[in-house]
Amino acid sequence: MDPKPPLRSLTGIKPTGMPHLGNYLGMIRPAIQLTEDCEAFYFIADLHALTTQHDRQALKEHTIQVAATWLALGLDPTRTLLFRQSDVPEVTELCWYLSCVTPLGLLQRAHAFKDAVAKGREITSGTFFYPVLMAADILAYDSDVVPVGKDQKQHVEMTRDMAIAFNFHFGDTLKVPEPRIGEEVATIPGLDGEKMSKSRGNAIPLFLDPKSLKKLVLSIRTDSTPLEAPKDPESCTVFNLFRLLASPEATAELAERYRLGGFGYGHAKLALFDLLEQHFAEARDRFRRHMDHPADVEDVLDAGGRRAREVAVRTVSRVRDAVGL
RNA sequence: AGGGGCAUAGCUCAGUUGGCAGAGCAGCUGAUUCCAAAUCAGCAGGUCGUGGGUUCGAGUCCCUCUGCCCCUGCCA
Repeated sequence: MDPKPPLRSLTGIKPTGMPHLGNYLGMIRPAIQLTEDCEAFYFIADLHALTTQHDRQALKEHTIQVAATWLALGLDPTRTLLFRQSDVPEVTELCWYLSCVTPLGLLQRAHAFKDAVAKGREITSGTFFYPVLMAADILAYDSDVVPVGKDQKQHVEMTRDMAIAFNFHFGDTLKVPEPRIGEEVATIPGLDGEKMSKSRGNAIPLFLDPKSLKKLVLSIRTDSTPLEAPKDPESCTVFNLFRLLASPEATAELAERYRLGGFGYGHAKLALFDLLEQHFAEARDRFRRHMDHPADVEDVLDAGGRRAREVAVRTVSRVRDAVGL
């Protein structure tokens, strides 16, 4: 056994409502996997959500839904901290200290900001400051690694810039984190074959009731190859979703049926539906139980928040001392 | 900084002299299909950017604020 303490990894999860299959395969499953050998801090980024979410009821509901989802999918809150970003006010304090060593130009170069400007979106100061708050999240917990998709890599690099700038001005105080870019997960196709995303409206939500789920799976777009004809599995969305969850054996078997012909897309869809049920039915029951007892979920978040805050308080007191407060 | 234009359904836009808020596309339901698509039938969809004012009555007229676009100026 390695005597070194486990690395601390940190991830923020935006509370955008019930997560979908693409979220699960792309982020949730690998993140839960990571808790096996890392000390994981996973927070629900409610402060970040506030840049776009101005519906208080929706924010509350989404927060509980996201927490319930992670718990249902196997996150163990006794060994992984699951908490609300907003339960650690030290983060916003640290955000200020960081902003005072962050050049304006650094924020102006942020991809997300430039993209919003280019698209003519209404943009608030909070959106502009997003990367500083994110840096504060990462640095407040002395995170070692930050598992992110490549779209988030720039934010982690900005965090490093801010930490290095702070350390230059005030002495070695903040731990400079490493981005850990997850190995390229194949893009998850949605109902229409395009990349699955909530905004495209082509997502398959996790924990949908069986009847709705079946209907949704049957609506996956397929070509008009007739029932009898052989079909190419590689170009079929149904097959590509199936293989992401199925064993290699089951995948090979399904591919074979495609190539033989006489096997329709409708049949393939039912196979995918069965696979989804097999995979998520139990988690769905757990999710439902959590949603029926939101107070218990709140307790988990509260407890996680207290433990996370202890860490952040120590960091911020170190930072206050460093800047001369 | 000054002048002008724009803001209406998820999207693109109509909306007459101030008089019951509309269309196309997207969406949803059904028929059809192994399933989907296409087609057909049906349904739903709105703080008319914000806040005030005039009026019996405001999407429409007046003022405020916010955001976007254009022109001019200023700074470099």
